Amino acid sequence: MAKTTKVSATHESSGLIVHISGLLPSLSPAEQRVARLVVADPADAARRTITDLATAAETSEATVIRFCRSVGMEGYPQLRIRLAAEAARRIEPPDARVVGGDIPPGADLAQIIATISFNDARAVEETAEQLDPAVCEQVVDAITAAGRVDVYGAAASGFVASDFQQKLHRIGRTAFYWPDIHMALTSAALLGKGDIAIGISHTGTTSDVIEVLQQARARGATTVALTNFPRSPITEVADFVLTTAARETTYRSGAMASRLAQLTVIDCLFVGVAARNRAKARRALEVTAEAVQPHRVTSARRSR
Amino acid sequence: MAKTTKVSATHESSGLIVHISGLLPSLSPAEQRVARLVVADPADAARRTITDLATAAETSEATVIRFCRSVGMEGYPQLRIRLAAEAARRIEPPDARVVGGDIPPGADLAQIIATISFNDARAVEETAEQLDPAVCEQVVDAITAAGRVDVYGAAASGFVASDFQQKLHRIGRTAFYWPDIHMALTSAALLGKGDIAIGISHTGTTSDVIEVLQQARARGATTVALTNFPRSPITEVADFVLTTAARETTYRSGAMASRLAQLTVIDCLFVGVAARNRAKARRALEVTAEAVQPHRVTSARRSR
DNA sequence: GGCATTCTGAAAGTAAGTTTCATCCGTGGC
DNA sequence: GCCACGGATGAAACTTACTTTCAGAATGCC
Repeated sequence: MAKTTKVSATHESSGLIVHISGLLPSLSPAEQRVARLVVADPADAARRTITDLATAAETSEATVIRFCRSVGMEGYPQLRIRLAAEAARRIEPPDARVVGGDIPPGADLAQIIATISFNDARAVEETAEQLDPAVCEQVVDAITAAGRVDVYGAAASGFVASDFQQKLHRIGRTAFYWPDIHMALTSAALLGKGDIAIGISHTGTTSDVIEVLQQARARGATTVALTNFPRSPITEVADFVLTTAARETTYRSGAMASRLAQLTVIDCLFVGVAARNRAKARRALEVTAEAVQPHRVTSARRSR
Repeated sequence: MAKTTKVSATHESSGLIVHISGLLPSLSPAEQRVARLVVADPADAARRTITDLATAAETSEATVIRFCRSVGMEGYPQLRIRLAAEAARRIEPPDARVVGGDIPPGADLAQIIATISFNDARAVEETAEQLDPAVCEQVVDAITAAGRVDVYGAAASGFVASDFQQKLHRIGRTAFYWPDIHMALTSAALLGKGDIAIGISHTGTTSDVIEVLQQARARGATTVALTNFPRSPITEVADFVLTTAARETTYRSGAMASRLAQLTVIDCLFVGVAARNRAKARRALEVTAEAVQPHRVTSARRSR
């Protein structure tokens, strides 16, 4: 499950600290002292010489070497570089307060930027990690085969829905987005077998979207839900469920990371669909790009 | 200039490779051979002993030491652990082909997901890194003080514009978004001193948006451009320029990373504005959240 | 062509890491 | 209570890695 590359990466340069903590109880007392120092501050340990570390752990160099062997390293220099690598890999967020996601009252702009971008990037990465390619594949197949694609979403998710609709439209797929609940229901009622309805709701509790999906499903259309919560109500009316992994802080911050996560999923589906028929999608994109060409000014700067 | 945190981070554990490449031409021939090996594969270099590396570079250990000093390191062990740290820090993309950003013809869904999320996350992070908090601050000030906020954007940037408009509206600021160019021009003509117009264009060449900003500026409004290209035409009609850092591959892939980067900037501005008047913004968000409450179903699952 | 300067590696020297081994200490058997 | 045993430990010997010194080679400048 997309983990092949990850596993090797893990093997290469992460997990040592975890590994050591796990081994800790089984080590001899003197080695434990060394281990505790290493776990407490890997980066610092990496900076020390073996003599230095031995002294700090109130033991001899020999014990440090033994410790290296105990945790599976060849020797001290090897341990050192592994520790340095691991310490570096722990991406420390720009600010401790940044992780939680809620912005402290006294925050300045630099801090706000750091917080938001950190959380946004995380949401994108984590969403991708937990996304099931097999489900995506099936959804892509369904979209590709569909006579018509309806995308639903309200408020912030509405923008995402409409973005997807526009993208599909640009590569020549028949897609609709209805900002109005009545029109959406009407449209859903006209769907049938072989059509597909995609409902987007961060919380998975937006009744309008659920209702529309239900309608679509009743008419025989394939239904897809895109939500952050895999056990939310919307998943009950969906044939396929795609989830985002945005740890949206409080509702107070409004939909931020969730949108980005949703858009990432949308992009994956879009590219998947486009890849199904490269030639056609490409041609369509070229034609549409040409169409807006007159609305672009040349980048040659005029004198002020 | 946003660099305070960055500088220290750079100082600590990144940029060495870049630093070395920069220094490369100024090094002596033998040192250059060493440098090239190091830059080509830092992780590998970190694994070698000084003798090993010297041999590989067809030189003596002494030269390697000189090289260490030349790049500002104390000695070889120090260089080693720094290299190990840096190599680890470079988040290696799931697949080499993933970096470019264009999806290879035979790609499967897992690969598409990896590629897109990688590029999206990068765009977000890099945008944040190069964003100037000082300029953001001024824009936030302008929005806070503005009597009216107009946000313009076409196609994909239109969604972003409309998202921003909706967000500002939710916290009680008077904001507009016009999907129609005529209405946008009309609206811009009615702006005046103390109002603010924000134009979003990834390429910075969308004539409609430029035109509207120009109009707004002529009427005395403050103008802000959000674009990926700091020297594009749109920047000429803007008092403040905010840039994204999305290396959007080809037009073929459609706007993907660029939107996310734009949204990140928007979120920063939004939070900045909201933070100016926490109490009011919070109250407004609560009220609006309550308003849609009847449209949420409880998460209690009914039996199927 | 001579001189200064920089570059370079051999060799010597120093520090770091590794192995060996004697000692210590606790455990269990008698 | 004594002794044998085995693991844990550090001192010391040893090896390897790293650093410095220095003299010769190469380069460039009068």
